[in-house]
Amino acid sequence: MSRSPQQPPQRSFVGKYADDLGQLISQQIKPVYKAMGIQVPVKSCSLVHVLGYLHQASLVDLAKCLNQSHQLIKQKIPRLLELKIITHSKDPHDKRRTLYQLTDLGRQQAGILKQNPMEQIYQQLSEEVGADIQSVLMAAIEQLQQKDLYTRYNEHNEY
Amino acid sequence: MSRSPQQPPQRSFVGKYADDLGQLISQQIKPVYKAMGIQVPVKSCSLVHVLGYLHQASLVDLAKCLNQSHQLIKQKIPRLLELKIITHSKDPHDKRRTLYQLTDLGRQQAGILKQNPMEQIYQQLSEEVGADIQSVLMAAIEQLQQKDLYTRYNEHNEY
DNA sequence: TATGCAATATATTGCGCAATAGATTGCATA
DNA sequence: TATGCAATCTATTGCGCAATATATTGCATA
Repeated sequence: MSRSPQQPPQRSFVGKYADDLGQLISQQIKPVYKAMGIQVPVKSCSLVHVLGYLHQASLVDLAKCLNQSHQLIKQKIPRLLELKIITHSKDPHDKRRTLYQLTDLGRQQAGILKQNPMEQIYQQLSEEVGADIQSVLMAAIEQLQQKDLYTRYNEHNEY
Repeated sequence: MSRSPQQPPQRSFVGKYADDLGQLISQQIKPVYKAMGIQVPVKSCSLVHVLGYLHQASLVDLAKCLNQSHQLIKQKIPRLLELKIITHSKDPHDKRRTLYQLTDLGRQQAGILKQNPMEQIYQQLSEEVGADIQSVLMAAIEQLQQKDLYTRYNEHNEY
């Protein structure tokens, strides 16, 4: 049946490739983290990492640091409580806020992450692709936050 | 409360930034696609695009072209059938296979995508970040498929 | 003090993807 | 023909995230 010779990649699917890379990494990184002794769920590692610096933080604090919605942070909390990586306590000065801290286990885990264990690996990968991957990604995010795709689209079409 | 001054980004979270970029784009692109007259769900556009070249394809054909699992492709099918963008028919020569084709609407939609409507926008964005974003992403994916993170990790630690 | 808005947190629903298991058909070959 | 394996498709469950709605507390100010 018309099996195709993998047609040429089109320049319209940057989003797809970004997703593909993110998912590829989150899969491949699981055994690596396991070998490193990291028990934190992969997608919660950045949360644990920032808590290592903040010591105490509310959902909104964490959301701002991680550039994510506070609702999303909230969804990760129950599992981290179960795993005894974080604890929570009420803010005595603001009854709306709940403060989260790392447990001893959490601090140990954050300590591993703080050593930047993937540094060399990503650096080598960056050399292979000819650009600093993380810098490119961060720059792209920043540029799109400053001027979104719809604005760019309109600018290209208003002449 | 210990509100932090946005601590320095660490080099260990390439996966997170790839995810962030992918999600940012898939959000920002919705109004753009709408303005272009694209009715296909954002995450199914690449599927419709390749069907425009294949004309007829099974789940496995599509999965290979898109570098995704056939199960995932399958999950997108019902919605595309509802929207009357694709149709399906049994392969007369192989009763295991179901063949999918574009409808008239689907071909019209694929026609829009074929014009590479985001080309200029992504090119400008690439200039702003100082590297061809799509090339970097594709190269990173390819390198990781050839040698995964766990292998790289072990190579860094066996000396 | 009472009113209204802001900040924070919680709950629910839906989408996209991964992972696994299971069913059917095709095909080679004993 | 009968057996077993491969290819294809289907179904189910769980995770992560978005989007929206709702509730509670804090705070400014009329």
